[in-house]
Amino acid sequence: MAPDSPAEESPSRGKRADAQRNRQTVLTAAAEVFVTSGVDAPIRRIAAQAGVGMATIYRHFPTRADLVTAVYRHQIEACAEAGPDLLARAESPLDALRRWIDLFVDFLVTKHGLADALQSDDDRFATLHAYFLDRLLPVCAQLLDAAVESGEIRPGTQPYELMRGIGNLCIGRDDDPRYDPRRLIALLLQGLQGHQRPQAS
Amino acid sequence: MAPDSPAEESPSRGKRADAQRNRQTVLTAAAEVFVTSGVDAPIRRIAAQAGVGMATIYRHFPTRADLVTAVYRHQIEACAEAGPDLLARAESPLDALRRWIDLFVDFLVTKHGLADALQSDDDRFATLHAYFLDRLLPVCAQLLDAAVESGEIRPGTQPYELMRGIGNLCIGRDDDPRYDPRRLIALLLQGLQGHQRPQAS
DNA sequence: ATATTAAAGGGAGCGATGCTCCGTTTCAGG
DNA sequence: CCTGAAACGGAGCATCGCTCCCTTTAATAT
Repeated sequence: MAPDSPAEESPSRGKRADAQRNRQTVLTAAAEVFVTSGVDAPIRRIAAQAGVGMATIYRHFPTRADLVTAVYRHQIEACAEAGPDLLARAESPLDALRRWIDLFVDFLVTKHGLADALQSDDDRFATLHAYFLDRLLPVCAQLLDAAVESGEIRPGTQPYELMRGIGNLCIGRDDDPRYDPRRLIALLLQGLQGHQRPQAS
Repeated sequence: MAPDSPAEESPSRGKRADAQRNRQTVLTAAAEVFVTSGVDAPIRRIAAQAGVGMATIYRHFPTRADLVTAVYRHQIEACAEAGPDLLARAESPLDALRRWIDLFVDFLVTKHGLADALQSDDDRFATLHAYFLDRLLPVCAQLLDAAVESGEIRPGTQPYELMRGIGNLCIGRDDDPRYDPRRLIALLLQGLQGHQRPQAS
């Protein structure tokens, strides 16, 4: 694979040196602030943390979604790539789907407010929603189809609906011991299995 | 039952006439604005719509949650009271639970951003969350227990977790034909039934 | 009816935040 | 070293939440 991806792998390619440096600085600063204050943190704070002006951030990342996307790009990518991997290695397609959802949920719940932002009707997050969908929906669809094909779950569930449902279930304060999204997601998967028994194909 | 409830049925009892009038004015104005702009609508806008100053709203409803609660009080109450009713009239406890959840979901999805606000980590909505829980959690628990008791669903699911899950699934834009929270909730209920067969009676 | 007074009202004002505009600084190539 | 363009920084404007304080008004006493 060539080192220079075609699309938007590294938008700082060919730019001035200080621009590239600042881009990185902002990215790490944002990552730090996101951990403590969530992805809703004021741009001012991130700018201060990075020691740059606000305009610099807006220049590199026109919308908040762009910044969030850039910060978590690697993890999202990893999640996307894990799909086919799991499908190949897991005991069954349903098992693969389960594991993949686990990965996805782990990713979401460890980022304060990320799940909230994903389903927010705030226009600033529209492209974030779109990016997640573009990248992860095909993976989910593949796993879902495989599990349907193997007869482990009932057909008829749309990947978009499943993903958004999972995302929605991860919304909210994560410090409440009374609520664990994983339990409900397990219930959802149980429901997906319907009343089918281990049918011989 | 006496017409004057003890607690907070009508906080304007005994107040000055103009105060009671304004309270009503604000309430209807808020209801209108909520429909068009969601429960996150700027207080300024509601004040303008009502033709009063902002302080008037804040005096009657110290927090946003108080205003939202007051606007939807009747409907929440109706939902709460429908629980025992359904349990008495439905074919089975599970059927009652299903119908009650339908009511709850109908209520949530028709109020723009209400579900969002309920699970928001915004402090302004903390008491809203609390109010819903106080009023509806016991009802949900009763229905859930009855359905467990009748053997229609598996035990072990906590009412809080179920209610919050349902609320979460109702979050987000409601104009997307690809996403219908009801389908996922049906799946969730299917999962609650575990591996028991549909109904042999 | 008028005066009194406490409750209620109204909106300017403060702080926070999103986002932009424009003068200034800095890099990179000649 | 010089110069132009790219990048930078923060002041500035708009919006919103919430409060403070002065004005208005309703209920009551005289």
